[in-house]
Amino acid sequence: MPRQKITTPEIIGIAINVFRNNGYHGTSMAKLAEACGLMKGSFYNHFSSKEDILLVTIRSLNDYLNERIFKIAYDNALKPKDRMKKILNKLSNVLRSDQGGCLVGNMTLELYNGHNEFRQILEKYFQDWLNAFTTIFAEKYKNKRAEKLARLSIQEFEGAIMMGRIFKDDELLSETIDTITSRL
Amino acid sequence: MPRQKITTPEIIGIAINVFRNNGYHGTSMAKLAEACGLMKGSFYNHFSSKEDILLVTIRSLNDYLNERIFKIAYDNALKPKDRMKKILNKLSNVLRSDQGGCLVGNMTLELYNGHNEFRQILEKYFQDWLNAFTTIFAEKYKNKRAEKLARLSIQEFEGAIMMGRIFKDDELLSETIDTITSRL
DNA sequence: GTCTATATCAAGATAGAC
DNA sequence: GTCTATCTTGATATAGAC
Repeated sequence: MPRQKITTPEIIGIAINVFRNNGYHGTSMAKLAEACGLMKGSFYNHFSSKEDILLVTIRSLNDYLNERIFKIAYDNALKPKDRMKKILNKLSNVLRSDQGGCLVGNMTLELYNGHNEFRQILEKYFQDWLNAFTTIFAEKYKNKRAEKLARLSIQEFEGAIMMGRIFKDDELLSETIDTITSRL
Repeated sequence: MPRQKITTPEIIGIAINVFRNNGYHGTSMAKLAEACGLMKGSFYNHFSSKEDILLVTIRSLNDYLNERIFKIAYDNALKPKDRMKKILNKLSNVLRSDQGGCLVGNMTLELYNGHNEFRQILEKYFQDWLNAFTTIFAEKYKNKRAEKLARLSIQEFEGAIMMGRIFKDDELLSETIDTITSRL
């Protein structure tokens, strides 16, 4: 019996990048397998289907962001502005358009009419993000206003990734980070 | 010989909606054909390939926006704020997320690694949009600042469409229109 | 757990009748 | 210009050996 070449969590880490660079339909099992150094048949020992891979991958990304990044929004040891700055810088490392951008943003546009299970996890992702930003803005603004600024800031961030992709320019993201933090 | 069921421009009008609702890979020739009331084989009398359909469709949308909407940015008879308001309202009618959102935004994320001809027309689309907004903002702000605000406003608009799609809420777009016009 | 087949199906595209 | 029928390819997924 051959030894294990790659673990499931390692596959997930690679799959995130393949999916966000090529889209869901643009990613074939063969392409995924090649990126992992496996034959495509071997994949079904780790996942039940291609759809399953994407779901597990998005959930994993959602968990990562919550535990490593959005969590900072609730850290009272830091000033609101510093919390926001820290979050945005970490996000820009993870979601830079030269790395394929935001997997969830991409999937939102590609799989809008797709499976319900997708919508559910995509919506949760944005909701967690909104909650984090709203919490920070709420320290300086009234609730309604804080919610509005949180929404607007995420729109700007996702828009920056999209336009950065077109113009091959990640400077946009830096500009947007300044714009958002200047509100605090 | 059977009479013509549908003209090429009519097909393009339908294809815009099919593509932006289902994405490029999610749109099959069969789906396109059904939406047009044709058999999929009949399509090759109007276009040479599926890729060709998307290219023609995006070019057609680009022309439409330039002639009918972005043109308003250069109408000196109107005040800058009114020009912007008019453009944004027209754009929101055309790009509402409940209609599938912005075809070009969707394609940008799905076809990033794709054919070069795509990138070219997608980039032109955003450039025309940027030029229009920059022209308007330049009447109140210095050049650099006007460019920056134009970029930011488009980011916000595309982001609003994306989030509106997730939360099934086009109220976001109205809010964003207010945010953008308030800068003038 | 990974591999080499292979089954199955859907997609883009073409040919030729009308 | 549209149709029916068909070709060809590439994709997801499965079966069984190692």
